[in-house]
Amino acid sequence: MSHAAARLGLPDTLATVTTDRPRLRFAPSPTGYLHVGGARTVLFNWLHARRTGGELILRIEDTDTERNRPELTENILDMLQWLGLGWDGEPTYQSARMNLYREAADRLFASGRAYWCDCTAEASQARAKERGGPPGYDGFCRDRALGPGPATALRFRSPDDGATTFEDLIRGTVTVENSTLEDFVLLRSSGTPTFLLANIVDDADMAITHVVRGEEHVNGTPKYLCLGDALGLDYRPVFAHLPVLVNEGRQKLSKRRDSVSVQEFKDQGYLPSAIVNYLALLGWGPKDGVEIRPLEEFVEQFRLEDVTSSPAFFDVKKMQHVNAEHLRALPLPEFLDLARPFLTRGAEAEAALEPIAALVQERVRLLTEVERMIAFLFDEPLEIDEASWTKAMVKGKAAPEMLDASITGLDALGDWAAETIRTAIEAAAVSVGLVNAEGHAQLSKAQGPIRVSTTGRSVGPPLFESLEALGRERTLARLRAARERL
RNA sequence: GCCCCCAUCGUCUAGUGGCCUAGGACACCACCCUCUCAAGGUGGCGGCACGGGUUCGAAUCCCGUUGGGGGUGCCA
Repeated sequence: MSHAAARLGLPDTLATVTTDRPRLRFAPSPTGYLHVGGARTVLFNWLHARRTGGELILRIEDTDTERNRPELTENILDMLQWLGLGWDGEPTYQSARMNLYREAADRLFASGRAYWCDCTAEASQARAKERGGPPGYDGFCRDRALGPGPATALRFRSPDDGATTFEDLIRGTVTVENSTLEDFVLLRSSGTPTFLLANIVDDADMAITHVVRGEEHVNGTPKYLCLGDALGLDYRPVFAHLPVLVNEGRQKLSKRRDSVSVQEFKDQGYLPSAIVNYLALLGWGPKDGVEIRPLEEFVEQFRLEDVTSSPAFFDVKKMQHVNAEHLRALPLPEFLDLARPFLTRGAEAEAALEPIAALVQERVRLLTEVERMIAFLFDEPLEIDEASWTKAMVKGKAAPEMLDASITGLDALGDWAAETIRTAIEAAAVSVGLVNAEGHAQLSKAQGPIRVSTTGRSVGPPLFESLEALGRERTLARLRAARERL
């Protein structure tokens, strides 16, 4: 199996059967942690590559040496791996290919398609404001015949007439008048290339067949294409511009405002499979309507051309639901393994979790919720939730009697097991008159005071199993302590 | 301002001219189940932005309006 095939986990036959298989790329820039928007972009690239037997290349766009934070590249790579969205071959770093972009820039200058400009951003903004026209660069230096220098940037001489059209798998045909394209910067005064230049040079050089990226790039596409033409590149990839992900204010998700880094969700106890599952549902949906499913099935069903074209709200509530579903579907040992890193008390918490793990598993939405659910089993003074206490002890019926009767009954128990505990508590309930019409114990009422006394809360895993795990000594001690407090 | 894109329940979506008195999921509400909470079950709430066309017939096609978003950086 080829190295590339191994990274994507593709069978060799699939990886080599066609000579002209699709080549896609994910091109993050290390200016921030990997966030859910980026993760969704990789996912759609990845799904299309996997389904079509294509390749997915990872390209780190680190040409802006000023803003670049190399340590973030590690996070991006880690998170991609953690999500299970691998790439083919070694990642490419644009910082290692600067010569390629400079050569392209030189060619553009030599052919008259680019010119040097010494306007500062402030100056061109001031001019725009003064003339009251549209913001943006006005072509001030177009014919000044400036040469390179410490404060000059190379700009592209955008075509003045004609129109640029491209086909988008998601949006159909998009046409833009070339006259609306401003003369954008190719080379910064520092000599480093900008996004558009590096982008087209690399996509063509790497023979990328499908450019799948966020909607925010739609407007840049005509510039990218004009640049390619000016470079004499006979290159036209297929485009697919994914709808942006938005927050509750319907604004594009931003790392600043919204806390949406993949790392953060990982730390909160989301499963990678759940994140990926949820993300696949944003801007796209399986034809059969089955939303909760493994990645492999998304590979089979996913079609780029079926992606929606309107922005999608990133709904944490729904992602939590998806996570809960994935958590419950886990084999118990696996659930324990995954929960372990979230247990801040180490061995003690592990020991506490073990006997009631299955009961906890079906009750948590996030792995971070596990510890709180078993906190009553820790060897330390019980923290009692006041609202729960009031509800069960003050407003609840016959709390003192119920506690007394349970203490007596449980103290006399031979076998300390969930079933015998249940029997004892039922008997206690009957003895204090907490019975239904048939004369059976009314456990829904009777369990309240006991639950709050022993676990500190009114909600939690089933009581009898919890008490079995708590043990006779601690159960009785807590029951007595609660009785005294009444 | 200019350019581009978008428009089905609160949210994510199904729907590609008749199968739609618009289907599913999340959220919410009620009931059932039940030792609490979850889970599960049943039901409910709730939508084709508006106006014109085209057509025997439009959520679906066309035009316009309105609304929203994205871009307009020596960020990507």
